[in-house]
Amino acid sequence: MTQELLYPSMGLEDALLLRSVGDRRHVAPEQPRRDQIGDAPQVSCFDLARLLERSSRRFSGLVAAELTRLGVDDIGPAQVMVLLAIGDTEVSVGELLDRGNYVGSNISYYLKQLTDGDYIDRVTSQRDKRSARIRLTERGRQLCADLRDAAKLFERSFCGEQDLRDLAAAFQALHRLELVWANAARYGV
Amino acid sequence: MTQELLYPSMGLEDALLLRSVGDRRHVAPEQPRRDQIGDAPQVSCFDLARLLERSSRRFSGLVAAELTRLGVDDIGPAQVMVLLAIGDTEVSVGELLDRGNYVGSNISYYLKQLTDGDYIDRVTSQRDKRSARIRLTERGRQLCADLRDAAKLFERSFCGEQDLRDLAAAFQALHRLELVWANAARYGV
DNA sequence: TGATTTACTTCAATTTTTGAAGTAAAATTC
DNA sequence: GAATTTTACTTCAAAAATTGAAGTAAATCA
Repeated sequence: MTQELLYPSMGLEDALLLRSVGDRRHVAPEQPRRDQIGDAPQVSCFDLARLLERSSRRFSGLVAAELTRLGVDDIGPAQVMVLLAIGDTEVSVGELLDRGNYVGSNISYYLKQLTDGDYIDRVTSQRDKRSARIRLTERGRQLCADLRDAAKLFERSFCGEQDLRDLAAAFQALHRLELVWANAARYGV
Repeated sequence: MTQELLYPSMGLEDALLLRSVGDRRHVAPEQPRRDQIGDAPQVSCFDLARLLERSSRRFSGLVAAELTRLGVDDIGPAQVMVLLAIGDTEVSVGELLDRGNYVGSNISYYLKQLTDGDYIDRVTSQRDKRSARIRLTERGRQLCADLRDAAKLFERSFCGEQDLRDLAAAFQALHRLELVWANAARYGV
């Protein structure tokens, strides 16, 4: 791993710090979490959870920046994620819920904002009048396209082939874990 | 969507997982996100980000459940994460910030709650009187220990050796990505 | 000595999340 | 076929979390 080669005496977090927070100078003197060289570092679920949150935050920051660059200021990263989750097909609110991120009242809240901003259309289904059918408006579609382009560009300029493979693998592993967590929550820990 | 016909109660993600986990009995005839056989599934950063958030949420839920089981009701998962981030040594607020998750005012907010609940002690450093030294109280230590035990137990009962290796790898890959994201945020996308 | 920087804290405004309650349509049961 | 239950959401209000601007006091620099 490159940063470990570059900064062999540092823990992961410190390497991160050094590169991402340029103006802070002090580095923690010890690194409790690392095993022998060449061994995979021992990673607790808490470490992992922390990383998940931090990564999410960073990503949100990136999306927010891209949004301002695109001149979008009526919705934020959270709403964008909903938008992208909808995709090119028509979905019901229930389907969005099943995709996993949201609680009912929460997605209602987001959908309202997206409707207000004219990013989505909601039509009550003919078959089942309880169910709302949701799809992107042209504006929503355009925004998604722009964001996907930006992501592609970004990916191309910053990630190598191996990175992408690693990420795909990470995705799978994380996904497994998420299911385990979900089941644990369901059927008692 | 085919997998919804097959697994009506599952979302996309779950169906995807099922395939990757090796239960190949019900493989969907069509797989939108997958390239050639033997190739890694294509995963966009948005998919990944969604997974990150969802996983975080799940994990928080689990921690919350564990907390209620332990009879702790004055702090939540977010505060617990700070507690665990502190660890067994004495740290300054700055060090906690550097560990990456938090913005200054935010951690102050959490630390206040942790102080109120008597989970941490704050002493102003003798050397540098601006700097607060923070460490766990006995109560805080105990809670961390309990949580770590629960996590260990959980890990043992639900994860195999391979899972753990996969997760360690995932951690590394994600960490790399996070660095990339952080740098992108810093030096313009 | 005065100016700047560091290391935080505080506060107020905003956003997000949660949970409880509500509504209306569909499905089920009696 | 009327009553009940379930489903598919929405709404609202309260709580929690986040942000950003300002403030304080100590350390460091010029």
